[in-house]
Amino acid sequence: MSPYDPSAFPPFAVTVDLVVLTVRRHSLCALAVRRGEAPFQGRWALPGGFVRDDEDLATAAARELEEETGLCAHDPGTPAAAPGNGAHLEQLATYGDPKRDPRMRVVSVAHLALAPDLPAPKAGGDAHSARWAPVETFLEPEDEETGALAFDHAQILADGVERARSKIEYSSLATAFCPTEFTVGELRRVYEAVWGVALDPRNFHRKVTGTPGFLVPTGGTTTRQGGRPAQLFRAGGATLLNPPMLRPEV
Amino acid sequence: MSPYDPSAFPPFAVTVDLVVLTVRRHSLCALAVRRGEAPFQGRWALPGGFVRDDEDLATAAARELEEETGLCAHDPGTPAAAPGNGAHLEQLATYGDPKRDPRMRVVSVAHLALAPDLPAPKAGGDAHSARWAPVETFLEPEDEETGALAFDHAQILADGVERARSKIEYSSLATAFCPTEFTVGELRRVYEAVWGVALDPRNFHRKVTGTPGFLVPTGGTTTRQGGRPAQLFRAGGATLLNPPMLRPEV
DNA sequence: ATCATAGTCGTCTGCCTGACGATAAACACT
DNA sequence: AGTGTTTATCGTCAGGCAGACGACTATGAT
Repeated sequence: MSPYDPSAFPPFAVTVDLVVLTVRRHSLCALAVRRGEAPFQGRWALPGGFVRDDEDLATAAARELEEETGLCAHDPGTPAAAPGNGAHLEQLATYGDPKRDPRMRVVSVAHLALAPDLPAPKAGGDAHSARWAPVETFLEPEDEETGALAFDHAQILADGVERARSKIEYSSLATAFCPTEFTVGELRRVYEAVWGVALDPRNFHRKVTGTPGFLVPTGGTTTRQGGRPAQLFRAGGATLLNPPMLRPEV
Repeated sequence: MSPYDPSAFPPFAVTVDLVVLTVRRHSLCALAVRRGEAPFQGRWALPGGFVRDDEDLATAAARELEEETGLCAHDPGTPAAAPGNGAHLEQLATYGDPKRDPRMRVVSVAHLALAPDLPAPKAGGDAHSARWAPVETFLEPEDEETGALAFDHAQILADGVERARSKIEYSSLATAFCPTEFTVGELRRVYEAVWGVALDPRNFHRKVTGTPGFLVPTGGTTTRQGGRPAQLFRAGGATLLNPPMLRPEV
């Protein structure tokens, strides 16, 4: 049936792993699930799973994301989709070191998901439990044995965090961390959490409100952050920021 | 031997495909090989092949690149490696639509290679022949039936070209298209070919010579372009350009 | 000698950013 | 009611960088 000689190429298992990021309490957090089986039993790992036979890679990633978090992924081809009800999802990179899984040859297509703050993590699939934790928890674990992520997931997470950090510079992706309606201050706190820096509120306000297509005022105001009521905005249609938002040195 | 139930996941074939770009005669060119077998027999396709059992993805890509072009890939971890004798190689994206290969389920990890102008294409492996052609030849084929690339390779090429176009904005990657020693004018013609625009020679000269670590003068001069002799440079250690080189609008 | 070609140095203007002062509008106290 | 705190928003100013473009230099070709 297949014109290929099955012995002409080695069979691989293909999985998708997810770097799911959100901003909670002023810090950039990643979703991790506890492994229920060997290897790395009991260790934290990125959510993920096998790609099914009839499934595209993006479809598999969206399915895993929905299973783990209940989030509906935005199709990148649907730019006008409102943030808040769903998450941004994009392919990150593919990891295929022959020894990355001790059991067999597994190639993992990692994806990056950015989501607004969610009420509570929800364990799903074969994971015993799931949690959000600041990315430093996994990238600089105090106890290497128990704190570090399984497999090469620390590297994948680091790559995902770096992608997110650089991509909010030149795109409007930071709005993916915000609910549908948000204030300039909330958006600024997203940048501050992702970059781990403090930004000048006045210059930030000037920059984001002065960039055409970035923010669309909804007319409403809110005072949920305390202080003077702030204007509410939705994400505008623009996806690329030109000139970019500058990340402070050091 | 494997703790996995082989029926628990579908087997995939994993390949690497290469987008190899160079600048020839003022235009951005890609390497294509003619397919010797069905499907798409006789059509042009990107070079590539199966990942071997004990091979990392980057290793497989470097091996295919060497087989097709004789180029030695720079390890990204070796920043000081001189351009000219080798090529820049990086992972691009992974393509896994269930129907992308009519024969079976194939997931392809595409890589992007940037090389200086090479003497002549060299057919290798199972390809009947190989050639360099301007990327527009494949992206906007006059005759869809014969000019278009096989499989989803037109999409992969488009993604690779877009990656190259955006990456030379904020990195010193354009030097990967140049021989070891080059002039400011030659580097400018690389930008002009990749972006398809004309740049002001005076402003370009000011920008690249004023960016610390971008260019290192070798002391020599050349007149191979005609006109007044130009200073020769090597690529400096800097990889990231800050502020970036600005791509003109429209 | 003159021209064409390419490289290199300057100047000027406008835009953007970083630093930071000032004002406005809410809430929490007393 | 007044005072302090917090957050939002508007303005000002100086420095840096990019685009536009003039001027000069050093080769080879005619």
